[in-house]
Amino acid sequence: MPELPEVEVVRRGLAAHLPGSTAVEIAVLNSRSVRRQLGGAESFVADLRGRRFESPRRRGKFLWVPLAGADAMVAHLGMSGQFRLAEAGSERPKHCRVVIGLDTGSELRFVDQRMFGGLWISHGNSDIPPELGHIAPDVLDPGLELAALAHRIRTRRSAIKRVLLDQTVVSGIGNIYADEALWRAKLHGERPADQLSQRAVVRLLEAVQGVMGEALEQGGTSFDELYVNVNGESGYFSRALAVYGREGQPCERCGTAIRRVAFTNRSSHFCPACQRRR
DNA sequence: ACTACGTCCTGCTTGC
DNA sequence: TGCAAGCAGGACGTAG
Repeated sequence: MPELPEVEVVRRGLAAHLPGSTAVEIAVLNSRSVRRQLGGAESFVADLRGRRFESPRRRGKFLWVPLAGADAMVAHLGMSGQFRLAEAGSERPKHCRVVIGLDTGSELRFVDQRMFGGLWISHGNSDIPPELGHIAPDVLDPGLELAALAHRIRTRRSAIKRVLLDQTVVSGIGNIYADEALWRAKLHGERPADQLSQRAVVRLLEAVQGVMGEALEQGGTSFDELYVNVNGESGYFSRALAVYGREGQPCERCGTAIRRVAFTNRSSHFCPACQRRR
């Protein structure tokens, strides 16, 4: 669910409250949520207990909180994951999977209905957790070279939308923002990446940056209570979506009905007039 | 190396 | 009303 803007909203929420606090008591309520931890739930608890959190960081849709000294708690929200900060002892939300009691009297809760997300402790002192080495820089990374990335994208023979979703090429983009950016750039997602001009791909990447930047200002996209900030609040960007979830409604540019078609076990939304396959 | 597909989960909505 | 199928924002392993 959460794509880059939503994960960044969560990161900022954690950044405001978490740094400096220490994990004192950890409860793994469902071990599947720590399945990427070698050694399982016991090892997760042992690795985290007594450790102090520093400032949370992010690459694409992955989030990690460095621990004082070394190591980091890495998180991916999957389709339905949330972090919630609340007073210890207050009622826990449904689907609460991991609880991290802090020395401040608050609890950090990892909540995840569908359990595609998860947490683990990454060891070492590198700039980025080694498990995330294959994740490409994301579109809001200040060091991103748009032209070079566009060239790389244009070496792929897959459909451009598939390439946008490939986190080893560029990270942070998911199904919603891929559809929105393709609409802004007036490109059909099925067009092969290697048949697009450099200019078109650069424009597309700028559209991704634009739509994600705007989403971030609105606090991210939420359709329901499945995606919320650490304080439980929803974002407002869903109101600004041009194609995603708007099947049958008129395109804002030309009035043609937005179409939805199957795409790799999910859906693509586009304007059949503005976004031609050619 | 690139590419495409199936799988891991739960719960809500839709249609018969 | 009941029930099954379909759908949901993602990543990874595997096979070709």
